[in-house]
Amino acid sequence: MGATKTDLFTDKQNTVASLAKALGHPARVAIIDYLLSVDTCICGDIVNKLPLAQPTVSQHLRELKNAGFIKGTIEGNAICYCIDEKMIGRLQAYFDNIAARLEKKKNNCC
Amino acid sequence: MGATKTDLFTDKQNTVASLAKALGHPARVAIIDYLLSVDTCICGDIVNKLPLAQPTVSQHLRELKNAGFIKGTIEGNAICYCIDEKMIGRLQAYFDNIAARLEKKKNNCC
DNA sequence: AATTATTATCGTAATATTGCAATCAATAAA
DNA sequence: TTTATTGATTGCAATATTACGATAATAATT
Repeated sequence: MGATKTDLFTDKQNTVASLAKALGHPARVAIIDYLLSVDTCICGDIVNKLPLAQPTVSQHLRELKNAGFIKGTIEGNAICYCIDEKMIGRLQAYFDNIAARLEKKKNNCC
Repeated sequence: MGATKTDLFTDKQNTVASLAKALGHPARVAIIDYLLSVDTCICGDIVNKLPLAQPTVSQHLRELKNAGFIKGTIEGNAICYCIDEKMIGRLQAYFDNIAARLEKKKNNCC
């Protein structure tokens, strides 16, 4: 085994899980951090900002892209990666919803 | 390799990553879902609600507990698991912050 | 005390992830 | 055209995760 049984869960559960999983590595959090901190989007120096080799960074970028967190467009012979708000918004909504429901429950246990 | 190089990243990045990672599996999202949907916290039937064997569920519960998402207290010879708002709040704050910063940037790239 | 119920732990197999060196593809600059 | 430069891909080794059967530990029940 080692394979997640995604077919046994709802689409929503799988979606949240895969979004969360994409952020489940400090390098990928660091990439998001960096993209947020940069104004001009002449990226590509992401590799220089991270303490990891280029292929490793490329792999993390791909995972973030697959999850929908970032999008990239060709800019000369470099590529410009930017954050895509959509997925951030989705996770924001997910946690807002949980927080609201917890508020309603008002800690009536544990 | 296969080991994440946590020492190369900031504490904050590692914290966010490990929280996100803990939610990076549909079974763990499903557990949170279930705990939210239940009023009385006589849990333990989590196993019955999930399509996974008991040891697997126990393992997922431990990961959620280690991450700080849930807390459990002994209740008779059963254990009552509940959501701990603290970590939810932390992730909520994390995404709120990102959303706010993205709003400020107003999509000036890609 | 023996049985039952509930949860944790151990051991193990299958699969996934992480990380990098080497290499490739595409574009830009010389 | 040749040569950098940038980023993706491939291949591989090390480690982590997922899942479960078997078993242990604890508490309640009989």
